[in-house]
Amino acid sequence: MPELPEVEITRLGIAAAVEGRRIERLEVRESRLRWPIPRGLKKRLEGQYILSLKRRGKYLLFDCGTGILLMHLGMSGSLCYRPRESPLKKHDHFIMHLQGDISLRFCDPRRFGCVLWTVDPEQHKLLKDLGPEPLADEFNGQYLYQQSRKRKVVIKNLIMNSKIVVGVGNIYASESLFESGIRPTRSSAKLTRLQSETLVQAIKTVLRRSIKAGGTTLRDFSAGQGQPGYFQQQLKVYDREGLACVVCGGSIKRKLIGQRSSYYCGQCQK
DNA sequence: CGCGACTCCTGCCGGC
DNA sequence: TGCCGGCAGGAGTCGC
Repeated sequence: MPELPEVEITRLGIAAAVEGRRIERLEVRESRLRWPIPRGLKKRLEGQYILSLKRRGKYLLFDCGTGILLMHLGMSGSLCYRPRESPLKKHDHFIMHLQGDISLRFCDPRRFGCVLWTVDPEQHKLLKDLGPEPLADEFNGQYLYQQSRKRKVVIKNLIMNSKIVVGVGNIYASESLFESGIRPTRSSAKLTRLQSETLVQAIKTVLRRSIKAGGTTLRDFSAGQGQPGYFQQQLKVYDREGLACVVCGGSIKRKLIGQRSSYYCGQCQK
């Protein structure tokens, strides 16, 4: 489900509602996520306050003063707040009962997400090697050009590599490459300096536009109190195999790259 | 070190 | 209608 825009929309949707609130009780209904939810979490968190909710790539970071609750939504995860007594969903695995009769619920049918604890996020295994944020100035044409030299992978895999840049998943990789006029199968090493610049700008534009639209809701993504996003209406190639290219009218192609579906226009992208 | 394949899991959809 | 194969927004891990 979630790439950077969806995680950011989730954060924006719940930050104001949870920041400054006390965690009255933790409820772990299913601890078998990508990694087990740590056993000591209840003791660590109950009674603490959520000081802030931040994001790094696709990770959410709840600053609880004594440490950071680290959360990833995986492929099918979502996070929303509800009145305490509102009915649970089948895959609501982790619930933070907050001061003021609010419950923050992590729902994740496929259980590829995670809920972890760290006192030193800078050095945490999952965070320490992450590349720059795509919307930051340090992610620019020169940086991507440098990173693409002597790489054997195709360009789509390069921009989906979180050590190169965080937050670009399968949807936005295809969309950004379409916006740039670059085929997903192009070799990274053959990317020109100009193409690097174009691609970086396209990634920024596409991600910003998606955040503005509330993210992409393909199946069941929702944030905050459950409202869907609308960026899927602006998708130009993703999941549009066989449909007409919005620019040239040609047929959108689908090709597997690294076991993931990739969509492009053979006419517009070279 | 870089790279490709595999893996975890549930749900849904299309074809027969 | 029911069953089955394939596919799904991620990314760590393993073997080469």
